Amino acid sequence: MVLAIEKILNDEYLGRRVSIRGWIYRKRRVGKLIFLVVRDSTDIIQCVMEKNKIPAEDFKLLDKVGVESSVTLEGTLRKDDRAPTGYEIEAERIKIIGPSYNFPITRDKSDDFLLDNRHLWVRSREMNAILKIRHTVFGALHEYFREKGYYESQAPMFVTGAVEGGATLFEVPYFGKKAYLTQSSQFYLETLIFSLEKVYTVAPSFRAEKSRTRRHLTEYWHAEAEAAWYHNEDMMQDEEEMIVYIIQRVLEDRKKELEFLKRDREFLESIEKPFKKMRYEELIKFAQDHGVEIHYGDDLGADEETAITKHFDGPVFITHYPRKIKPFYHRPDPENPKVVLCHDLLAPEGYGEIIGGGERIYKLEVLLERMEENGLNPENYYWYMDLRKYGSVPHSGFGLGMDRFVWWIAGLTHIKYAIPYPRTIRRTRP
RNA sequence: GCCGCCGUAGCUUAGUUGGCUGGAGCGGCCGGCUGUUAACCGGCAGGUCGCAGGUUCGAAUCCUGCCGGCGGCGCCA
Repeated sequence: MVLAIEKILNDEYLGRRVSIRGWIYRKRRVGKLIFLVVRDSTDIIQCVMEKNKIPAEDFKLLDKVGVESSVTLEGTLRKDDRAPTGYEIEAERIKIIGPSYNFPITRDKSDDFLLDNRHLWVRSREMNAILKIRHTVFGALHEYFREKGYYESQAPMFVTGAVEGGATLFEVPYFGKKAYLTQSSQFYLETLIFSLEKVYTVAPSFRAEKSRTRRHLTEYWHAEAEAAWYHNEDMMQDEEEMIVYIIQRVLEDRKKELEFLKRDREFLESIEKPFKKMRYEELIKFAQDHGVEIHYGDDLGADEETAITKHFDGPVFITHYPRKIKPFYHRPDPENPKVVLCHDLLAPEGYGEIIGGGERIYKLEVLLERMEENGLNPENYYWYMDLRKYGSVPHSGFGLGMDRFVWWIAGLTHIKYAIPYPRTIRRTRP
């Protein structure tokens, strides 16, 4: 029986005959010995081929092929401290399934080269670890929402208008007309709460902004939720519970991967709810006290966000932003209409914003007032306004940038490492 | 939209106050090695120094234009 490499890195199989299949990760020829490090999706193991213990032809063939050849291999398992994962297979039989010669990726590769060869670089142990963490993050998100009584649904990717005035849309030809790629599913989720009450979706969002930073993609994975009867605080409570749940899952299930990436696990372990909450004006004061030059009414720039969040010991909610710097759909605070009932969640360690959310306006006249303020034509939002005409309810929602979340949890330097095939302003391949 | 940086072998790069034949590591090919750890050792092949023009006795090096790429800001999740 073929076993996963992870399974045989274990005393249980010592001295026993085992079969594995995978790809040659490293190959070293030392005289009449060949050391192979074989990898599969689970781990790596060193295998030794002795020239006089396997068929001469096999040895010759193996000597010729390069790394990343796919192989099946059979042999006896033993312990050896000199082997990279502590165990080693003394091979008796080896079969080359798909040979590989001159694999393009060797040592000393630039970032850019690895991006051009992402289809091959995804095989690396680094990417393998990141992709597994990403898998766990996405899975845990679904677990959380479903457990919490949210229904999963889907919104269209082809749309005709912007959710937020400022964000730039990708225009696509649509049977002689123009359509756009969605940049948020929020408005559609808002329609669905009148049926399902609590809904969420995980979908790509597209932004045609010419952002060239370590935290931007033109196509990114957006987890969005919307809940009827929820006020701003209720939403924040679900969010912090969700964030903590997902981090716990990653800490439990992806210990090995976090370690491989040298992520500071203790820091992640220290993250607990409730998260610290700061009003926008407190944040400005906090920033000024830490030597960041920013004034009331300014939006947080990238530099400010990095500088501020480096002083955080966990994620922090920022609430009550001035209405001028937030999108029109946020509900103005009845106690101080100059600010809105919204919240951004800033990840610590310099990572910055990963969630944007808030309470939505549910009264038609307030919505009209805010649209006018922002120079928006209500006709373009007829269906969004209908929601405020027929049985409106207070409700809140948020959007989480999944790639940013993975970026932070895995402790990566650039968001492009958090997704298998990053789409940025200047890259659409592979 | 704005600011900055870089194009030298398949890859990573040294060489840029102009000066002899543009060096090296990895990868490739040939050979050696029974305990390697991105193995090591010896040998060989591999270059339109991004492209075009200019300055000069002489240009990878200086100037102009073009092309390609990268990083950051703004905007945003």
